[in-house]
Amino acid sequence: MEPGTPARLRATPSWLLTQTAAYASRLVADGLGALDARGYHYRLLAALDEHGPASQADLGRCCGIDRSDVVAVLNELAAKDLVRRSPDPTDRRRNVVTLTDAGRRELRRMADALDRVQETLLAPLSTTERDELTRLLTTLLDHHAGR
Amino acid sequence: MEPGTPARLRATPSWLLTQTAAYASRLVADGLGALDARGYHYRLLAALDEHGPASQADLGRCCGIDRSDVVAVLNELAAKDLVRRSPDPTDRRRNVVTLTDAGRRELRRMADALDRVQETLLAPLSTTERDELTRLLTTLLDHHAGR
DNA sequence: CGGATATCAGTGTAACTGAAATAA
DNA sequence: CTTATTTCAGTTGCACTGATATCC
Repeated sequence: MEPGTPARLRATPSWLLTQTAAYASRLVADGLGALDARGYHYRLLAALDEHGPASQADLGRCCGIDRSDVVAVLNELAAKDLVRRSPDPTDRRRNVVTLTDAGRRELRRMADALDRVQETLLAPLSTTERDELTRLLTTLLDHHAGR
Repeated sequence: MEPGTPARLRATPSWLLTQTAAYASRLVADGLGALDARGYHYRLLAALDEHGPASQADLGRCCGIDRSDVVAVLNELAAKDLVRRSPDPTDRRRNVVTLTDAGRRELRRMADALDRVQETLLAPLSTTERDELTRLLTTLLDHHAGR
């Protein structure tokens, strides 16, 4: 009468990954939603802060965001004056996207919110386990992204 | 000039989780897509095979699928005669969902496809590492689902 | 009545596809 | 001519919300 998740699902790594990722996404959405932002916004702001001004195509590639979605999210960020879009004088196809001071401040708020999310997400794991999980996932990601 | 993922993203577990889950989902979609199925179809068939006939509400609860999506996916499964829906004589609100022989055969094909997916997904990890990853993800999942 | 069931219609995020205009 | 960039329009899978009719 009581449900109980099928054992073959609980033993399937791809299922465990997508399920835990679903919880992680919900926590991230909650944390960033309070700042009226989503994961895409944080990724783009973080890339700009770390690499400096960049074209939209480069931003999309380094953040793993589709070129098409970069456009839409940048529209939203520019509407809030968190980034500025200006034509690249050396290549007139491109826009150079720059982080504003307001964008840097907002990025810091988002980073704080995400730190709290990581803590909630990883609560049941020890420090050693958190490091091990990070290592294993990084190995998987490098293998599949680098190929 | 070359992109490079921002370091703060690569060090964020929630990002690692959602990214690897995205690769896993793509592999699952490819594997099941060849059988004209999706993850939801496999979950429901697996639950029926393991627990026997069940109501739609119970199926949704044990598979982590919303009651609303259960309806749609069951429609598709029933159209292919992989499951049968019949009214529950003891509770006329409910449908009893039963796995057909064709459903059992299709489930086996899906399970084979998913075994190959796990192998592709976990290729860069040793057996010990795969077990450790499974253990850590299970801990996270139990914590957040069981709460 | 309150609570559960099945169903339908719609929303939202993340990821993706195809096509167009423009310029290197 | 081919390639790359930006942009627009649309799609898909998964997760979820709200409302309704029905029934316990």
